[in-house]
Amino acid sequence: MEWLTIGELAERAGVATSALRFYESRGLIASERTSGNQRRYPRATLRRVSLIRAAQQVGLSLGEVAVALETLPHQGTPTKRDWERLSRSWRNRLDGQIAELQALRDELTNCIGCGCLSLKSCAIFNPADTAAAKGTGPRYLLGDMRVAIPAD
Amino acid sequence: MEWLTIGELAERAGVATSALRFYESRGLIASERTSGNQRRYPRATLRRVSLIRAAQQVGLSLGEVAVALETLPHQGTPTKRDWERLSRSWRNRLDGQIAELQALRDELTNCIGCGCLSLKSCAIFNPADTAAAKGTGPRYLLGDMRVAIPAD
DNA sequence: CTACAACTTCAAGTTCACTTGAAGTCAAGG
DNA sequence: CCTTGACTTCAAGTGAACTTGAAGTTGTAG
Repeated sequence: MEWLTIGELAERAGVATSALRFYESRGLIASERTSGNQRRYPRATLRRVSLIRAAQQVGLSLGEVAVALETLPHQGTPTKRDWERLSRSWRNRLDGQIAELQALRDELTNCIGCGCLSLKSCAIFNPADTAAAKGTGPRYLLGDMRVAIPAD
Repeated sequence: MEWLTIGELAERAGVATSALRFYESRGLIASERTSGNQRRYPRATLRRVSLIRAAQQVGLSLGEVAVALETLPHQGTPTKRDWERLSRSWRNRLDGQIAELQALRDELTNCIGCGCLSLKSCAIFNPADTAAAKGTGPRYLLGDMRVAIPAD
């Protein structure tokens, strides 16, 4: 098997060496050591790092990525089932995100059309005081959040 | 004009009072003070806070929001032109984001179909070593980033 | 053998968007 | 008048995802 130094892996994966050490400290990747204590990564780690970056693009935190990757072998090639499972779940997540952004965009588009100047009857006006009834504290949590532009 | 206390504004806008003070420290919103030094916000601030939250949803940082909002009056109603300009630019931004996520999803979908087990000829395989030629440092910056799953 | 780039660890620093805590002041009902 | 909850400031803390720096070691080309 061919081994990569941390510098080579960083170069090929397009991340900083410090990021790779950080990932390793988080258990996302693993390495062997030379007699002089330097890291050597199997080539499979290159794919693993790419998966990590892809997952981040999809909106996963490193913690979530760690959980997802725990089911994959650190060495060697993941099975077709492994890969299908991951890519399907990430695609679903993407679908959800896209839908959310589209909803937000549609609201904005609507608002441009309705000339929301006074904001009395706009689609993004309504949710406002509905929200006020839900109790104390931040009730627009990320992902749950809906835009509300209240009346003046 | 009716004035809101920070607690009332927080409740109606769905954010914490600490967040409102933070926004004020950043110049995103402004307040008058009572004789006893307590903040009083004009109702227009409610809309302003909602705009801030909406912009965050669209992916703007508070700094960017500040720039965008500088063109709006702190008091009173923004003009139709103000609002159109903002909502159009935010909608464009959303369109871009949606397009990016869709591209990523399509790559994933493709990959599920092609059974990327060996990752020798996959669509998300190719970009990998192209990237390696681009020089040192993180070259996949956010927004610029493309997924790459290199060969094993 | 020597120079020098690349590596090592560990602690601390960075940015963003807030939140929390301490210590104290104000406003409103009874 | 008194209590209580809402408010004030300011400093420090949080967490995510890394980066930077210091001080020292290893690997390799010449």
